[in-house]
Amino acid sequence: MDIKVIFPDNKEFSFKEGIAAAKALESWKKELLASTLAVKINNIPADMSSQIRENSKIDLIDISSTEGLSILRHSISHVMAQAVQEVFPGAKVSIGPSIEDGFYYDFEYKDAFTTEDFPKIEARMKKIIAANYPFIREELSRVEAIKLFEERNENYKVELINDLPENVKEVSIYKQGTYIDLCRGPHIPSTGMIKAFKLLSVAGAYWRGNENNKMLQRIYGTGFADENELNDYLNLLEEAKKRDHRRLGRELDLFQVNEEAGPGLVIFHPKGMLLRYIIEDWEKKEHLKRGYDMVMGPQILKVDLWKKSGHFDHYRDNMYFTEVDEQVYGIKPMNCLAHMLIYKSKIRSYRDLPLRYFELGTVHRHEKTGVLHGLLRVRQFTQDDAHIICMPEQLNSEICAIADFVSYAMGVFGFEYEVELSTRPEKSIGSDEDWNLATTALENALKDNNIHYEVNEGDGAFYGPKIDFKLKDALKRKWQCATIQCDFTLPERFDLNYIGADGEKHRPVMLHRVILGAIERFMGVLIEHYAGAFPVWLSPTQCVLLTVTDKQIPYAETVYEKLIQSGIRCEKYFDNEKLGYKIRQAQMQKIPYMLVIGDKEVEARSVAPRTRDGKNLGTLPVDEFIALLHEICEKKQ
RNA sequence: GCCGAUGUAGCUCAGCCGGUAGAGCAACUGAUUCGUAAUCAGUAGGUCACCAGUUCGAUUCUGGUCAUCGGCUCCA
Repeated sequence: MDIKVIFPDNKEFSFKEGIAAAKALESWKKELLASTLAVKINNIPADMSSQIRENSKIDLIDISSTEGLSILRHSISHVMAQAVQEVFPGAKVSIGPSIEDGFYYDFEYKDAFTTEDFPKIEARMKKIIAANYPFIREELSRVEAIKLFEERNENYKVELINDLPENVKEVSIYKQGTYIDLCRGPHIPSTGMIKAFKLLSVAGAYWRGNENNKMLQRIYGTGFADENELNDYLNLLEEAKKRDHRRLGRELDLFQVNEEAGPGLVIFHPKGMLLRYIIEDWEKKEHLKRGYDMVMGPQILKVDLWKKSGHFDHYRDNMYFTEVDEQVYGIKPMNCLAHMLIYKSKIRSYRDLPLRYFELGTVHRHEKTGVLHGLLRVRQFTQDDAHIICMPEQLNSEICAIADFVSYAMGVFGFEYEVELSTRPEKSIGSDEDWNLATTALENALKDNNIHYEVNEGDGAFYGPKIDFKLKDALKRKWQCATIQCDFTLPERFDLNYIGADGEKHRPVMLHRVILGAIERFMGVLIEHYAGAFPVWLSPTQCVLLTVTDKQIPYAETVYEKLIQSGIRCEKYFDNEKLGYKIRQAQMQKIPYMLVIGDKEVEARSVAPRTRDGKNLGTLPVDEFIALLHEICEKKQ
């Protein structure tokens, strides 16, 4: 029987049923054969060798698409697995997908792999590529597949097959050379189509992501269309290292994390603290504009209160405790308790709600040693925390306002972010009605604000659903910053209530939210976002005065006074160095404006500003420069 | 917490098979008074992360601890 095949230009061909995609393509545009990695048959990705069994629309996948790149990388991971097994006999394979920017494969092997093994593995991979083995797909019944992988001693593959849903009767395997892998595919036609790859790092990874399972060895690598693109990517990684906030924190003298003081504890230097102050100052004003009340709770609270809130039962391992006058106190890991007590300090009417308590609250959490990371994961941090206590019917508008606040705040810094809505987990408390109400409220807020989001099924907190906003660092690692969480537990546990219009007591709902998240973490991603070159309004030093010679110092001092008095953050580079040297210093400190003062400027009672990107603004009277800077700051540039 | 790697001057890094350490930049001092990314010269700076062990002798070898880095798990 013949079938119809439609190609991307809508040209239609007739073929015998079962024709290979590659063969069909040959009839259409033979010259594309060499560059096509895979096809989509009726929108389903498939191998070039796959048979077309019905009337179909065919699309081509080549290296220029993310899909093509991902197929290529997945194929490279198979080649790597083959190479690893050949170089290290007895290594067992588990899973090896393509990921953003590359791929990995997890192995079990008696010895530890190190980066020193990479040249050996890479050399073997090159041989496999040179041999140009075709990737051959086969379909086996579950029983056959299990038998095959048992014979090959691949117990991880056997486990994967066993855990497939009942209704899956057949699995596919891919062979290249002597290597066989359980795999859904598709793959590129043959190993020879791999042009550029590199192994990058090795790390431990729990089998199936569960820390109770055995730890396997994961080798990360990447692959590209050609060597140039690979080199571009490797250069990008080098550039990313220069944006690392830990490096910039030292170079720009912002902060330190000192071994003597303790891991995960940040010490802010003057410039880092100034940056922090500017952010916090801005944020406080933004909160006041939005109807928040500023409050502040104590750093330690009696342990009984933590028992009442549930933290002692659910969060104890992450808490620090201390003893004062034979009383045990918990050092706060969250700010909510004091806010509960503020609410309870008097009888509340429905007319009082919503109440929005805002606190730049410093918390301590005992984070596991292996997770600490510069400013991004620390043990003491300050949240721009708020608890909003409202009536259930106010939930929607409150969440909307918060989502809007987050969008606004991220816009001010020019951040792009990813949003996740996390729904009810298996282990949770509360009624279905409450959960539905809260989840719908969160979802509506996202829709009303036109925020694109992914649903993270079952990943909510045990007490309520949440929206998480994630920012990326220089290496594209995601960090949770803003979050909005609904909480039915605390109002219950603290017996919060308000008097309704009906004169009866009612239970309010609580929202827990942060906008920037943790100030430390936010500053970390902020530093990497701007690569240390902060916009003028944030820059700890906005301008620097550079004298050409010692002669101009007296005049420069008067300029300095004037700038400082007008609220501009300014430094003096008056030391006995050449102008070029001072410019270089200011440039490396990423100071937005360098104000050159030579004889001409003294004469004209002016300054000669040079921007950090090398533009020369000519000669400006000091007042004009001050006005210019204030204008720029006003626009948050 | 787990896996792996790393830890030498403020920073970046040398230092072979065990004989107690160097470079560049930064710092300091002096000279130079200079117009848009590095002036010259000199000086100082290290319990080689820490603690044990082996050894006549350990920065080097062994073990442990701590910290950092890359991941995993967890999280703002």
